[in-house]
Amino acid sequence: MAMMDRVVVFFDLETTGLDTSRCEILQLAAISDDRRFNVFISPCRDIDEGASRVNGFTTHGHGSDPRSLQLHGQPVDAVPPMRALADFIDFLSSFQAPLLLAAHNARAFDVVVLTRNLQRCSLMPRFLEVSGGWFLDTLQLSRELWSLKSHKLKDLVSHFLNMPFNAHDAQEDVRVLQELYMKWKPNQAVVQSCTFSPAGR
DNA sequence: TGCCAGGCCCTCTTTAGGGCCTT
Repeated sequence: MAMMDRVVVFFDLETTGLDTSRCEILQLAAISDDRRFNVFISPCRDIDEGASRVNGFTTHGHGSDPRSLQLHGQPVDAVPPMRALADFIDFLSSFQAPLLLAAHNARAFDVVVLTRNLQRCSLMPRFLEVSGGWFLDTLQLSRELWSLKSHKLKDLVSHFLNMPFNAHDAQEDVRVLQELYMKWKPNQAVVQSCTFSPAGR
């Protein structure tokens, strides 16, 4: 599987918390070159206090009804998970090329949450058909490439890039992740070693 | 009721524990 021939799509999730077996997606952003995707999602559960603190999302509503979503106190246009994930799949299908989906800590967090939420919406088959289901973990990649004390996205940005950065805004996170990748110029072997497929799980 | 993550990596390791990283 030649990963270097693939179009790399960087993506990031903001969620209701860190528990990958329960959390819901609040924001899904992606970027590949100049092509961008972003969507906000109405969750059906409360946002953990710690998550609200770092990502700025709050909800209004209760019970099992979808909540209205606010970002830093301002209402955002949020859609149901099914609609958001279907739109993401449409975005991916527009590339009409083999893809490699990259995220920071993808293996332990983003891919686990994304695939669980896709499965819940019965969208996993279509997602795999469109995306190919290959993922790159940029946290693992950073650890393979560089000997650094911290491989947090925020610290990588301040170490490698001289650009302003709003951590925990998914659109900002994917933008800097792409910038880091372009700066690093990783070779095929190391990219391959940090690539995985959760299909069949 | 009360609880509340978990995969990966490192090492004072493998009969384990702790820190990193994601929200």
